[in-house]
Amino acid sequence: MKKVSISDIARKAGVSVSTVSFVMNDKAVKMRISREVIEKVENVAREMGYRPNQLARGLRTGKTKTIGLIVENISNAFFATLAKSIEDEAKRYDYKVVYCSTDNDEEKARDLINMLSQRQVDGYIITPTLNLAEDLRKLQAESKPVVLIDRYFPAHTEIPAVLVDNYEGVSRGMEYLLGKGYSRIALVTIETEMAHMKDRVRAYRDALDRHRLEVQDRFIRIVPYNSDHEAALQEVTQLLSGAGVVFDAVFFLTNYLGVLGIEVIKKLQIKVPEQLAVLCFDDNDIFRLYTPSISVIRQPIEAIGQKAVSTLMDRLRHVGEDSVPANAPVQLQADLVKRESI
Amino acid sequence: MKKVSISDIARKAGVSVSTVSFVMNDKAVKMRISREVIEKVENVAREMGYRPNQLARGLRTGKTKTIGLIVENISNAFFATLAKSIEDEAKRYDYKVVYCSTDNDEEKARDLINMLSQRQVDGYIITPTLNLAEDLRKLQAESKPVVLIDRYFPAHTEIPAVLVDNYEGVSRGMEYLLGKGYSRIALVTIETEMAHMKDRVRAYRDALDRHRLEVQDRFIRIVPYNSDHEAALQEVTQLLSGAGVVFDAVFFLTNYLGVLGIEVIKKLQIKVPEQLAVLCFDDNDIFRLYTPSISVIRQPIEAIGQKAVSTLMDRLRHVGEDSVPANAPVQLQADLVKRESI
DNA sequence: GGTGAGGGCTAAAACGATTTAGTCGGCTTT
DNA sequence: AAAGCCGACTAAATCGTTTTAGCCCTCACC
Repeated sequence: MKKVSISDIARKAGVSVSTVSFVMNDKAVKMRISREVIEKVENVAREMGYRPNQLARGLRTGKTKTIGLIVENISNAFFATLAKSIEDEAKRYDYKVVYCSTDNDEEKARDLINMLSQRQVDGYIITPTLNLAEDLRKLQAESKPVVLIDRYFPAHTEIPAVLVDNYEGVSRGMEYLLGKGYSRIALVTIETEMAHMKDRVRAYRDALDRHRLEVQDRFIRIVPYNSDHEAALQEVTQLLSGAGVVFDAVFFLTNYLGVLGIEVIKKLQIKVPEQLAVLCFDDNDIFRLYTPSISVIRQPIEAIGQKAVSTLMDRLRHVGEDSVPANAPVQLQADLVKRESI
Repeated sequence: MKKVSISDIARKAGVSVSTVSFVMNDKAVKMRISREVIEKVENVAREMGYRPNQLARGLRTGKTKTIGLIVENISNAFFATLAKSIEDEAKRYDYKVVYCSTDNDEEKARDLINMLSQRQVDGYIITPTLNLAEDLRKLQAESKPVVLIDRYFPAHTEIPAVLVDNYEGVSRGMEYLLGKGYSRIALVTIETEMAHMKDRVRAYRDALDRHRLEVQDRFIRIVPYNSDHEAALQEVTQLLSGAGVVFDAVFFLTNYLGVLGIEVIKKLQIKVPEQLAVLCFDDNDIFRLYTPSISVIRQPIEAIGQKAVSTLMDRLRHVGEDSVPANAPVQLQADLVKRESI
């Protein structure tokens, strides 16, 4: 049983391929095909189980109705949820999404863009790595719209971005901790030059400044980027051995670091929140279910996904019109979810 | 800046498109293209930043080097990990995977198969829904190989499947519980006719039989398939209110049910393992980090992914040769991971 | 000097659709 | 009755590749 093509239908229905094409694309009326022929063709197509070949269609029209989604790691809960929301939203526009993970590897990211470009996706939604801006500019120059998510390039406002308001989110968290009387607040972050993380750290420092508290380097732990699970655990363990004596609260700046933190807290048997108040940026099932449950700054993941898709669709609609307007990244507000850990 | 095609290169290098094609596909030597022409073409291609259009290539060759992966829900940790392992493994064969979630909706599954078929994927790896066998047979009849994962159709051995040995895994878990002296063991499962779950339940019953223990219906909770989070919580809550008095151990038959169980255990403040021993089929980060940590029967996810891909590649290699040999599903052994909950 | 055998390349068909520019016969219109 | 128009279709080009069949040249050989 072979695939049936438009010309198989044409032959069987005794009409030309053009006619079949018009009927299949609802252009029959515009092309003044008669009622009877339309029905004839539709019937034959149904009988034969015709399904248009999207490769051929894409080749001819130059549009594949597909968007490429590149995230850091699809098996991370945050990105998985984001991906799902993007997929669902895209479907509402009748677009399909194909996703890939960079594992935060610059070279891999470039390869993926390449691969997606070869497969002729119409546009991209990307969690960029540090030095990707130039490649993304090239994409845009080829009339392939790009929307960044989760991260952005402050120096490249011609690439639209949708993300949480990191500065505001961390500020809110800090005010909450400070308001509860904690003044010796440790910070666990990840080593990166990317702006979104810098914003989070800046918010931490500014909050302490506002309250006339000194920023102490020994309170800050920067986990190196490529450290494996063991090494990262080690880092956090070192910091947290000072819990309760050197500092009285800890703020984890990412989901992943928070989970790591829990693992260490469990191992060191630190009492939360008596010895140590805990707050984490970004939610996770574990935080909700852990005892004590962990308070978090929650990103509006669904909203980010939806806004990213609608922004991309917008660009897709105006593709070809040259002047791409520069605009500041869209920054959505985070929620503070209060639980038992503080 | 427009895309550059093979004929742009041909023009610039002063040769024919065929020649360029041969060079780009390493067929230059076989086609006796001279050293100089090869170099010339390669240089021009590099300079112009040529990337083959995979749509055109796929249209011509009938192969897209793409495999379609359909899982139940990509944002579930089990499937996310499985998907990642399949993607990584596929890359080793130089294949790309595009994934989709059925949300366990039969109709959606059919739509997805349709969509992937229109996009001309070369083969499929699928977590099937109950009545999908017929559709899958049709795919195979179109020479599109299919490999099932996680689930299988006992009545259709012509569709290869790769999954954990469910019966053996649950048996092992039951022997462990029984060996520790627990005899009143509750079971939480999900309502489904699918064979893999039936195998798990059968293993539970057989184990009790072997130990001359009566299977009691009030010990078994079947969560309806389409219940939302609240309703499911309700079900489990009802069962677990008997914990410690009516029964002394509980075996959750899926990842998702186990997480639900933890939520209820936390709410009801059940002491684990003093009041209730807990075991779950299938691991999850939460089980490792929860206090007390939860013992599990762990599926060899990586191995399942790898075996599924290699099985598919095998079929792909022999596509066209009619007689598809029937063979029993490949069933991989699960591990018992002992933690604090029993 | 005609024949055959490579060597080095190209022409053109094909994949399955979309889309532009007709064709053709009958009916109005003047 | 010639010209134009309209309704209902179709022919053929096109998208970017791959691949088969061949073309033309040079050289060896008898």
